[in-house]
Amino acid sequence: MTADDRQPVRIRYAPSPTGPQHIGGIRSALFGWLFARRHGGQFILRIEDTDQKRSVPGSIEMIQDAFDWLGMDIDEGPRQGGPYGPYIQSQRLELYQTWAHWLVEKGQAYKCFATAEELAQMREAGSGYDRRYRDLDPATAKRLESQGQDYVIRFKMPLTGKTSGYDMIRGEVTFDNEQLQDTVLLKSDGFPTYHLAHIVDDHHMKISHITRAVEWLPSFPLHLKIWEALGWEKPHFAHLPVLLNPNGKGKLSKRKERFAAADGTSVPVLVHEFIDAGYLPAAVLNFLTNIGWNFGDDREVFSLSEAIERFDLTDVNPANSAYPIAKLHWLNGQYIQSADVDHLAGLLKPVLQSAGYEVDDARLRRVVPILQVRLKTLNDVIAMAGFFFDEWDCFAAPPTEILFQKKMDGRATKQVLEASIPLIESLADFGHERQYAAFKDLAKKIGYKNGQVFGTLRAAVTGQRVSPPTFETMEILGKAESIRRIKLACDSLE
RNA sequence: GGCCCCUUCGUCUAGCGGCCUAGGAUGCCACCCUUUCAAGGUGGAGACACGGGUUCGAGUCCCGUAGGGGCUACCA
Repeated sequence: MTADDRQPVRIRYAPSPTGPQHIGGIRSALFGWLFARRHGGQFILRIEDTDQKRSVPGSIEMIQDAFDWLGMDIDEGPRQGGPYGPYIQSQRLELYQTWAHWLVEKGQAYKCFATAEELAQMREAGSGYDRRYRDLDPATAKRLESQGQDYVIRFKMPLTGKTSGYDMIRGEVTFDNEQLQDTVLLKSDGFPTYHLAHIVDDHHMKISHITRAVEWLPSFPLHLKIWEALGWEKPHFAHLPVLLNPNGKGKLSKRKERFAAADGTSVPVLVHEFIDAGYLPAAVLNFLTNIGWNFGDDREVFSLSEAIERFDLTDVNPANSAYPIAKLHWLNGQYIQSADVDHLAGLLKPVLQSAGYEVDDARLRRVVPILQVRLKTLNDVIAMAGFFFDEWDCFAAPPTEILFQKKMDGRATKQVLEASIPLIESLADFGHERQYAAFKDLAKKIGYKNGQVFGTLRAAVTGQRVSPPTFETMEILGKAESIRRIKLACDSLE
């Protein structure tokens, strides 16, 4: 099915403002967003804050910031405004109340005066709400109301028959009406429940396709009946599969923050955690798009705009997926590898700075190319190349366990280092290729393997066993600094 | 418990009755390249949950079983 029968395509992401933006919500939003963009439609952000108890101040900003970081532009919402606002449900209360009472007048819903105690008793009895106020005579209802008795408005669900609806991802889905309860539409505090609010809003905001997580599938028939009772034309529906924990057990959305997987890897779940971990937005988007949907042509790496050209909700895999976090690590490396040097330098700079380094732009620009192929996340730059940005004056000779290479002791190490100094001094051209050739000759001359000589130099000059290529590194450090460090190492061996 | 959804390599997936001796990716292993680590190259192990049908023919359609996920609130 295409959206051609419903123009324009209007999709909304409708989170509750309960805290930082979770990656699971982004995945659902992304599929809707891709669909909207594919069809030249609009993407709307609507805040569903009808549960006051759960609302967390600042959530809206966090949600918007997350979309900004990812580059998923929003056409209408609390920040951007739009012709169908306000886009925050708590500012639309009268609308829901009006329609709830309209349904009561039409006999499609009713006031229920059950107290919390009554409800608790019924719950203990095990069968849920028993519809005891469904057929209350109007006189009694009026009396209770005039006595100031609190009530909710419940939907009159058909007691028999079946309801089926079409889901774009799974096709026809059928339910027995008797399974459904007389769900609350309007709470006693005057706030609507999700069931009423989203329908009223989706209708008034002219939403063409309702895209939402699969946990809404059980209430799909209820919603269909409410749409019918309201007499409104129904949108299309797509119930999106959800992300499961990496081991495939349990919903990922239950994790409220970063956690350690069974193999010890750290698993981010909040958008700001992806930022903190040094992932690139393009990689995260590519990663998410590859779960439950695939680009085709056996391609795993593709841009957002390429995905937009091909995406269709009907192609989404209906099965939930374990969260393949290891793939993000790889994908992020791919994106870093192919990133533009200046762009990457711009991303690396704040990472270095927040780790306490003073960053010289020119030096960073020289370091990035030799780093690019070995970074998986932006944060890897600290361990791999932080030494470039340390105070050089503070550089100290590394301990012997780093300095000594295979089958080498202090004497051998010293021999190599001492031989290196005059060699470096003699090089008019200090480019890494020239160094490579010169040190290869040196190794041969003094009877050591290339790896031993090169490794010794690496350790002496970087203080690390793992680093960017030795000669490229020395080239950037410069002749004088390289020699100074080698001498330092040499002296430490006396 | 009841209802609904789902089920291809460890994981993400391709597959919409014959193109499948099941393809790609990741992860893992080996080898090559090699100044470490990567990257890159080559190769390897690795799956149609099970049982019945339907059909000339089933990973692909149907039923059942098992397993997984979800819903069952005056939460969304």
